[in-house]
Amino acid sequence: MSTAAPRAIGPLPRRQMLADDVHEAIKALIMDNAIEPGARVSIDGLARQLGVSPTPVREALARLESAELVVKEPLRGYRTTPLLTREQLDDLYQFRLLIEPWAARRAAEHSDAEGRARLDAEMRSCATPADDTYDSYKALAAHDTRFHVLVAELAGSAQVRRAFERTHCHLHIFRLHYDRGLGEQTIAEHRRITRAVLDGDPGAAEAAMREHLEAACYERLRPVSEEAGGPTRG
Amino acid sequence: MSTAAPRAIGPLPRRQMLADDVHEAIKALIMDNAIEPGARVSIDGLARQLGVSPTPVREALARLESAELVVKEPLRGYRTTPLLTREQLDDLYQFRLLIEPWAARRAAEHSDAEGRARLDAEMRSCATPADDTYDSYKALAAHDTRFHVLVAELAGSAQVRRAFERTHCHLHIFRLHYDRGLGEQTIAEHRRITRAVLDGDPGAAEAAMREHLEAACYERLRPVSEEAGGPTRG
DNA sequence: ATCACTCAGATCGTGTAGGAAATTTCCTGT
DNA sequence: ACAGGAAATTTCCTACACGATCTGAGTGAT
Repeated sequence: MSTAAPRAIGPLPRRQMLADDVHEAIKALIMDNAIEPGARVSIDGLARQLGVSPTPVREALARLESAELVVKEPLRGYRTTPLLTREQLDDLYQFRLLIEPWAARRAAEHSDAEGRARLDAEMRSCATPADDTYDSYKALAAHDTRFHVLVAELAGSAQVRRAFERTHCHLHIFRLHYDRGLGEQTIAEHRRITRAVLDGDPGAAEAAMREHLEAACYERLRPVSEEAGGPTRG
Repeated sequence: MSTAAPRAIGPLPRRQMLADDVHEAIKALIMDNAIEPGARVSIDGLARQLGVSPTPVREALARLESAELVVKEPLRGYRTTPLLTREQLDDLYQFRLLIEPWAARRAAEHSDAEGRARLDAEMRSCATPADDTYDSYKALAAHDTRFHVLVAELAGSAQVRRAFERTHCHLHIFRLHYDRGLGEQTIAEHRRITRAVLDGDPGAAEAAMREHLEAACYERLRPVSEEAGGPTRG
């Protein structure tokens, strides 16, 4: 490999479209719960609010519809996706338990040095949130998203990565109840998964991920299910 | 090109919204390989062909972009998604092996009478294709899609069902090589899975699905690997 | 003579403005 | 209080203007 082959350097970020900015703006509105779940999203209203014409808003909403962040009712307009029911949240975590422990195992088995360095850097750069503010929780949610995406990437499966991203699970968790004061526990569990991946211990990585998801599931399903007093994990 | 008729591909049977019809029309064009993989898809061109203005075409393409049937290059237009590489096809089948055997097991365990009746009806209504024509293969692919979606539905997991649908695996398989003359084998394997589900035998259902996917994977990966005419590293 | 660069014209994507059709809301009459 | 209907709002599509990109020929340099 002496001569430098014309390898794809990578597409330089050429985003200068208004529709992209509108898309990001509306996505941010939904992610921040500035629009209530199930609320109507007016095309003209958004256009006026953002100071653009309806066309780019329409294009952005069409993309968000395929991403299942909004739903369209013909001739009636768009609505944000409603809150998840208890069954849907259960189904979501069942799906995560199906693909993510597998991804953690694969990450421990097959990830390269560069990927492990990125995972290590992510864990080093995230501080445990001290306070219980809105911004603090948002930072934790952002770290959580990056962490799980990173594990999927290290597993080397683009399909698993996309499947995880398309669940938008953090949006749904966030909307159901932002903040349960479990930031430290989450970080600790992430550290355990990271250690297993960096040590190249597939079994430990898979188990740690499964327990991480089960803990989050049981923690978060509790308020959705009734106040049925049951023994909660410590 | 002499016979390039830029006139209407077909009169759109108008539902409620024009954009929906345009969306279905473009989707059909891609699914039928009427547009080559990686080929440019002109907004104005499609609008002229379908006899509508560019706006609904743009909305349809925006939705297809989120579904990953087309990709957008800003200020340059849309292209259909390119052919899958060997690694991507491998990854796709790895993903299917992760979720579909699990779905088959769950279908055998938890499906109700109505769902099993639907599965039975699907298998009864599909005849083994006698000829090797294009239409015959399309009918087989349509049955295959319905069958796998049905198994995911019987498993009771909307997440798995959506994850499967969003892979568009039949489109990719179809584009890589439509028809390998394995219709009978496919149907036979579907019958075996169906029997296990109807009998309520989770282990047999899971195993049958896994073997079904592995058979398809090995059948279909072979021509791709041999295509380069030698061991290619890269 | 071959190659690289430049500069027109053509083509296409992007955004704006306006009008037709449908829905929702509110008001009126019984 | 309920049914019927009209105004207001909104969606949806068309038509047009602007800007960027692509294609090809022409010019100059090596």
